[in-house]
Amino acid sequence: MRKPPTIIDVASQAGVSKSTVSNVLQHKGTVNPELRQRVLDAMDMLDYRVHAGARVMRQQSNVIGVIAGDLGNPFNAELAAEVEAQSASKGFNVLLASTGGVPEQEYTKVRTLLEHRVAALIFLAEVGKSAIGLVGDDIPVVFISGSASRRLSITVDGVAGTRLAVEHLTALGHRKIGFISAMLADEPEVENERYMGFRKGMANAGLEISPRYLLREHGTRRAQQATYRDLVKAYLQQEDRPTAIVAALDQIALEIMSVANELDIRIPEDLSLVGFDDIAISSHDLISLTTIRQPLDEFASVAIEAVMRFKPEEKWSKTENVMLPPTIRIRRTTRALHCQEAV
Amino acid sequence: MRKPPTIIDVASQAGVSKSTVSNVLQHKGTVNPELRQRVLDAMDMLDYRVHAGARVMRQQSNVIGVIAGDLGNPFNAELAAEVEAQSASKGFNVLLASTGGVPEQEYTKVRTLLEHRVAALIFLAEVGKSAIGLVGDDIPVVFISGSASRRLSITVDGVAGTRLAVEHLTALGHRKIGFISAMLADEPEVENERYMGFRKGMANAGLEISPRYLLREHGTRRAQQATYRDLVKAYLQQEDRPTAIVAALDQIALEIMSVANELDIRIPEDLSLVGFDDIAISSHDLISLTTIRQPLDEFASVAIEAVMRFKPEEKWSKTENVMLPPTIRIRRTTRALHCQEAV
DNA sequence: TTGTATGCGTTATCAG
DNA sequence: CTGATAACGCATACAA
Repeated sequence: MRKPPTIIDVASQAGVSKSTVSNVLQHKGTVNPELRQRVLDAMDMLDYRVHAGARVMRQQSNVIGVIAGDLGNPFNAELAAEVEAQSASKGFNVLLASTGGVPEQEYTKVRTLLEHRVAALIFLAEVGKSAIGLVGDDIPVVFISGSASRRLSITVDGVAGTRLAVEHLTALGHRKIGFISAMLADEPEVENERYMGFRKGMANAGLEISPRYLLREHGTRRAQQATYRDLVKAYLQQEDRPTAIVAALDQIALEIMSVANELDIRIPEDLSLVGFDDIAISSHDLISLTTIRQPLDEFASVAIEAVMRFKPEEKWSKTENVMLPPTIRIRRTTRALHCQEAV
Repeated sequence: MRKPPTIIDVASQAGVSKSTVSNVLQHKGTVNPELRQRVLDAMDMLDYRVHAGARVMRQQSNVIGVIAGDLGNPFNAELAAEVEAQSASKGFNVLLASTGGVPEQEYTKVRTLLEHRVAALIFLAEVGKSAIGLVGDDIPVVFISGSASRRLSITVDGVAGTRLAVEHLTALGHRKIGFISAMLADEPEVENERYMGFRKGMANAGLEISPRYLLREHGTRRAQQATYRDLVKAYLQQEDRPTAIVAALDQIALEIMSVANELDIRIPEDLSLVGFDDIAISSHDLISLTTIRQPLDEFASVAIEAVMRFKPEEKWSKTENVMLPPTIRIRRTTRALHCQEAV
């Protein structure tokens, strides 16, 4: 009695063979209703539970492996939550591995997930580049908000996003608009895309981009907090500073708000600010950041659907990119220019 | 060649029997080093990976099931991240299920985890009460920041926590101190504990508790956002309002800050505020909330250790409560009373 | 030290 | 429609 009951126990309890029990489990319609009920009752009596490990030896798993970076990062956590929820609603379970932001962990985490013979692998955000070599092309692999060649990537249209931001600002009368993307050095493609959108938006509005209004950080490794904050501070302290800033990330925008606060620069009275991501805290009253929303729910649903559509025969290793349109959330960090000056 | 290689493939590739391969896998020291190396090489060549599902049938799983509420809640996400990280460092993987805050989901989620024959179950925060009946006493079950009878619960000492908060405030000269705990109605024990600490702190300081300074919500279901906000607003608008408030939750403190902002009540100039939890955003410059920290890292390490210490023989179903001491994080939402008045 | 036989809980196949 | 039996990949006990 110590060990959990098996279908054999159920079978003998119900007075049928274990095959019949299995057929009931598989929802085969071929079972005599009366027997079926007897089996169901027996299961109930014995507190029977399927042994997922044994099942996976004969069938495909219903577990999806998800690899996330640091879950302390709200964007990652919210994305993971969304994926988990949608997987569950489709009958999948989620085996979640978090690298904690340590790239060296990726290799180990992917390997473990593979050992569990997960039905699919979903990489969240920046994770996955290094370890992708481990996984063959017999299970579907999806990148959400990140990309890899020969795989399906689901991303937001970053170009459209920052262009949206610029359009919003120009519509408010701003002409001196800056762009800050430091902190995104880890993901050069993302940074570049968002910068491109900024340029396009400015060009469309017939505005010039002043190099002094640009704060990008490329190439070298991520700057230390202190240094980074100093960069922002210097940026905000320059004379003739922009009247509005597009930040490439909500977290950057938060940092800018913090520095502005320290420098007694009021937002939005003295400076308008737009972020990118729409993490949960951005909508908090105390922050109320105007930002570009990433459609997390669509990310998740597209990913799950792709996973479900996967046919092992077709091997599927083409580079594919689903790009979803961003939307703008207008809140209280942006204000019309003449109102700014009037204040 | 379509299907992943097994130990048999490895064995024939290395020219040994599959037992030898198994022994290598089990790190048995009884294998000839030279053969061992051959086996290792063969595994490498074939890209061999252990089949976790097959292994579970003969050994205990190395997967820990974690059930969390809404991962959009930063406290839950941070806790989950911590548990994941520490599990990984001890060689466990985490199968994460999230109820999304929907109690009805608990039953399903627990069941699924049990089907996977997880080595242990860890419930995070408020989750688990309803579904605990499903799980027997053959695997260890731990509640982190929540509790259940006949189980191990790991919590912070809430009484000590709010008392710490009161002591901090009285040391700053505050005498009119309020307590707000609405929003915690879901977890009456937690609410009650924190209120008790508040009372003790006040009593120790020889201060009276004015009923007008209390905003608790018990019994009925959680109030709607609007109503709740209105309550806080009314509270803050009363004449002779407290000079300091202890909030039972960082999220409540954030709401209070938001309302105060709307009412032009400055924090900390006009009002000091202490939270509870120390969620990540609380340390952000723009918030900088003085708060009581919950030791998430210790929660996780105690939980994992308990899981590892578990011996199936002893069945272990005693009610046990590990209570960890809270610490106070003093930031910028609290200020000495005379400074307040001076401003 | 290595090889062989057997069991784990389930599903798939095929005979009745 | 049901039941007997053979996989599945791995671990273990025991024999060589």
